[in-house]
Amino acid sequence: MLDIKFIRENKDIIKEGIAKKKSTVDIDALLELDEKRLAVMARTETLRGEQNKMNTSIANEKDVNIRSQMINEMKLVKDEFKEKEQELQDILSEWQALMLKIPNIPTVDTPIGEDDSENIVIRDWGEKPNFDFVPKEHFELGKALGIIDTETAGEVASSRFAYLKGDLVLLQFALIQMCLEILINKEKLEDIATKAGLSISVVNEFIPVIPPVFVRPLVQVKMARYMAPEDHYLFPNDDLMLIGSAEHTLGSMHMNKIFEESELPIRYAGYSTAFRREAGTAGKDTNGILRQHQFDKLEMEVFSLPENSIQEQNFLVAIQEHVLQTLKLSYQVVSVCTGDMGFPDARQIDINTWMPGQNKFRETHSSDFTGGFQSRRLGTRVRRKDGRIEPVHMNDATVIALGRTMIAIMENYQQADGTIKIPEVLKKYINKDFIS
RNA sequence: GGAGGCGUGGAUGAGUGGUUUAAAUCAACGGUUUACUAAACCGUCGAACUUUAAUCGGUUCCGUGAGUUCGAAUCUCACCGCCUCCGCCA
Repeated sequence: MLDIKFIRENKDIIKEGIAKKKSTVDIDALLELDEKRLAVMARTETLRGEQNKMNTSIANEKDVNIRSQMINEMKLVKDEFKEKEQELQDILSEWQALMLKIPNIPTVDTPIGEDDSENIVIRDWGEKPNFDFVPKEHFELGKALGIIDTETAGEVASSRFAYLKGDLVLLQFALIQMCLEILINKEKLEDIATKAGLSISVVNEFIPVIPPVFVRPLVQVKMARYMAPEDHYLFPNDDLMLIGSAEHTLGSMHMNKIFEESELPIRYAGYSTAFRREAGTAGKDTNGILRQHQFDKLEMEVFSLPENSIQEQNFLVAIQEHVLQTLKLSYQVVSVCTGDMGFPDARQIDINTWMPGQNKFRETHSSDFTGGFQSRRLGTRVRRKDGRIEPVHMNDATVIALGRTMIAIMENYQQADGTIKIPEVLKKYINKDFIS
């Protein structure tokens, strides 16, 4: 949600931003409604004020006749008050519905474009491996090695589920452990920031969190992540839904909380399973584990001061790159264009990792800078040193999406005989050289 | 699942229909004193919306929502959360 005062004062910028995000909220209608809101609110408050004054007089009046006459008079005021209050409520619910529909406005450095074809690669890293054989896709490798079974999962659950087995499971836990060790290591983090040329003054390390995988729909609305019911697994009997990312229950951890300036930044590393219905992607990426209803992911969530938040996003991207570099996986960093970015995002950067089996870069990481957009809805604020209170800025970003990163490892590290070499850095967690 | 209890500002906690405009204490912040720290003393000290150049002011908020009333932190109902006991359980 944006600040209504900001919308009032920057009408044209907002309109432009909304158009770039391919949204169609009528800002003029909203502003007209807002004027009505203020007028009715003023009248309601005046009536309430009259009532409050009279209440004291009634309380102090000893004469029973005068007193009952006063009460009768106030009955009339009460009637008008109720009427105005109802009117205000109707306006407010319409007003709020409109406010929630306005997407976040892209930053000036966000490329303008219609869809993912206009995203811009801002840098790349690493060498694509050379094979003297035709590299296979992960699902072929996985099936042959007996470490991915989508057929049984299809029968037991449904499509887009899988049994991960054997060494692939060891690989997943190794990756989690490797990443957590980076995120809780202050020196390592400082090192990453320095190498990326970032002046992150105080590096608070990440606090590991295992968050709930269920969330109230109401909270999900505040996170600006509940756009359409068909996108989510809903449990109406319990008024709950499954999260699509640890972001949803990490970002909402501090609803209605005011931080002191000195407490920030606060950084979390949340590990959870993510659940996606994948409505509308029928027929897309149906093989293997690239696009699943259920996958595990380590996610970063950072609450920071507004003036540091862009830098903070750059830091998160630097961490993502560090993880991929450690695994020696080739990738490109992509600045996501206005038409392709998420609803609450002001700036989105994705990382696509090389998948030789598919002969393509595929998205493995995403980082969302949402500024004060989510925090304004959530009521997560900061009290500045001068006493001013404002929404904190929020960033969320993937550390590692296990499924997709394991695909990249399988395909990049595959051997002619169909076995998979274990990356050097993971050997201390998995006591072998090959998955075979 | 059964029984009971409780939700008041950053924390503790008073308040059971009208001088409550939410007491008091602690914490926090500013100052005086001090070589420094502490103590003591003085002062400030919730949030949202609105008005204003800014102050002043106005309205709302006592878990959330609805209701009763001229008037609700206080009464009624529903919901949410927490705690205790019993049952079940990784």
